[in-house]
Amino acid sequence: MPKTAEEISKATGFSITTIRFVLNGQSEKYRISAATQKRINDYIAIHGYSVNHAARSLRLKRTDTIGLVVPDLANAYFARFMAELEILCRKRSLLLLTASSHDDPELENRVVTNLLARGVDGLVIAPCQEVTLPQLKKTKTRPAIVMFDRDYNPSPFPTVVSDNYQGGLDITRRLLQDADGACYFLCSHSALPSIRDRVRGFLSACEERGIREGKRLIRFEAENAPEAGRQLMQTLIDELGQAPRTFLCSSLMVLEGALQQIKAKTGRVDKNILIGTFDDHAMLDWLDNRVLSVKQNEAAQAQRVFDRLIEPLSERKKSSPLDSVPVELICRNL
Amino acid sequence: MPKTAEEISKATGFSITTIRFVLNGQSEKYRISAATQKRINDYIAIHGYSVNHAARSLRLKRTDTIGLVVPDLANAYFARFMAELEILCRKRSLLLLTASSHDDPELENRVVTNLLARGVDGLVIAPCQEVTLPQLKKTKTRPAIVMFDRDYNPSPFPTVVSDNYQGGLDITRRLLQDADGACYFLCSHSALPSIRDRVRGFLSACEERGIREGKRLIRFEAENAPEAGRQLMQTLIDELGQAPRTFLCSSLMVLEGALQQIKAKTGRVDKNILIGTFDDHAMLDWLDNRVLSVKQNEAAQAQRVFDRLIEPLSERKKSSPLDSVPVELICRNL
DNA sequence: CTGTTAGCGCGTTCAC
DNA sequence: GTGAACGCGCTAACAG
Repeated sequence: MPKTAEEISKATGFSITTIRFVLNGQSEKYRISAATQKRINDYIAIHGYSVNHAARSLRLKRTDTIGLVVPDLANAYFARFMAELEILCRKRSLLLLTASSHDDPELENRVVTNLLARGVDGLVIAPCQEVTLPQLKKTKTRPAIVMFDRDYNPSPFPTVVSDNYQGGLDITRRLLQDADGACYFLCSHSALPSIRDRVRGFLSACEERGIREGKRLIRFEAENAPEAGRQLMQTLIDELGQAPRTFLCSSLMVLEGALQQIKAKTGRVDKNILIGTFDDHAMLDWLDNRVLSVKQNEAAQAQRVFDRLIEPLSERKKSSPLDSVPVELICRNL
Repeated sequence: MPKTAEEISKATGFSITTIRFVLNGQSEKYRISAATQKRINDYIAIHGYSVNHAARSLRLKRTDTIGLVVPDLANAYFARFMAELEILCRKRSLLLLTASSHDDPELENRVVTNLLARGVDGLVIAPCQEVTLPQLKKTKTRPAIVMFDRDYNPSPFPTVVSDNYQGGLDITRRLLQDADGACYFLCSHSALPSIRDRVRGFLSACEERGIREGKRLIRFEAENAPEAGRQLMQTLIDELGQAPRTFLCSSLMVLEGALQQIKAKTGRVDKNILIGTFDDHAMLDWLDNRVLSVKQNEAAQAQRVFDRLIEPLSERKKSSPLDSVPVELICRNL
């Protein structure tokens, strides 16, 4: 199966240029005779042809690839985002180069550097740090760079995030409607901008309701893992002498750990406990408790990220640097 | 920031060759003087350098990329597999080009063709069909191709799957220990090889116990989605006049739908119902029921896939074409 | 030790 | 309408 234009040229007897013109649909422009077109097209129909992207990239200084860097590819939120972004990319014949940073700044810099060296046309990053890479800072127009999920500002690049403040506000307000004066926020990974915003929303709602400091305990743990949730819940149980009647988790993983710990310490999860959590998942249905969750819109985020990626520079200047995507409050059993 | 070797050459006054030797760590081999090395290295330390992968690929006919095609990037199993594969790839300085087939044979062929045209060095596919693509069939040694998750045999390529038969056997045996003579298998997407194997395991275990046909009803639905689970469960409720006391689901999505339907029709999920499901998830903890689940080992699968990918051809012949990875039976509340 | 040279396959410009 | 020629940046072989 011939692949290069030169091979087709030799096989059909036409010059490489002629072959290229019909390959690139410029037959009309250069008035290639119908007969010639037919013979070439017939040959291609039988033997096929596919461009050599390496050669094309070398010539065009464009790779038709988009780099994606996220902390964890296995995380449901990032996986969904990636799936949505991939659909958008495919429509434009762009391929996705994916890499994971594991929330390690040093590793993040390495993979970003690698992606940059691969000449990606665009780079989408859910960063785990402020922009520190010199190569990134110097980047002007190419590749186009867009941040998402985490807004380390001031960021030199357009950034798309969920409206975490509003989400925190909404869910806490609703929780406090049914809570008897106390709502505890089990919070991990609190250094993240997205988590900070969630905390701000939570605090604002508490202020509104005049919830006292001692009744809206917030706990911080560095890592975002079930273990953090277990520790946070254990601390809370120790202080209260029992499991909290109402609590809010900063992520599903924290909720997992928190519930594990309640079960481990009290035998079972009281059905009257009112639960709130950031991020939504179908399996929340399995809890008999009243559950509130803040659902992010990955498809909308991917769309906005993609728009920022491909919009020409002139427009990019006009559009606001920070793009906040609405979230949705999901209620179960209440 | 200069990027090409030629630019460094001009700036430092040394020939391109000399520059390249120190760039590629061959200074010793060609006895570049220490002074020369230092001057070049200093220059690079200040101005940086990164190879042009397009040019390098064109020359070496190697892209240092691996293509990955899965039905759905957002699916937890595939997302975890991808995360593991990415780690292995990074260690070898390989980048992952990811694409989703959405279980559409035609789309699968398109993305595979695209990946092939991009010159990936390896291609990992969780196929949704038998190998039909002519380009694939003709592939001999390059790129290296490995299938996983689904064994459409006879496959010309090495294939890595979970031991679904054993998983089906194990979970059904355990279910039947506690079930009162009946165990219903709610099964979607039954055309998939992996699902077929799960069914075979289920049937074998039923045979062992002498479970009669009517007591081990198996239902088939084409699509793997919660909706399938809802329909399957509704049919079962209609026939039994109540929710089944023991049932097994072919996937977590089917379980989601099945439980939704039980809740919708009977108000709540009886805690005495014994549940089995393929695939494991931390959130299964949230069910108060006794739950059995078959957990796949994504890390082990990724490792074996990767091994097949990079092992030289000679070895590939020797190793068995089908590689079956053990699964683990997880028990909750029993 | 250092310099020169020849492609890899593609897109473009210029001649016939 | 068609062909020839150049250069993208890199590797590798060869010539000093």
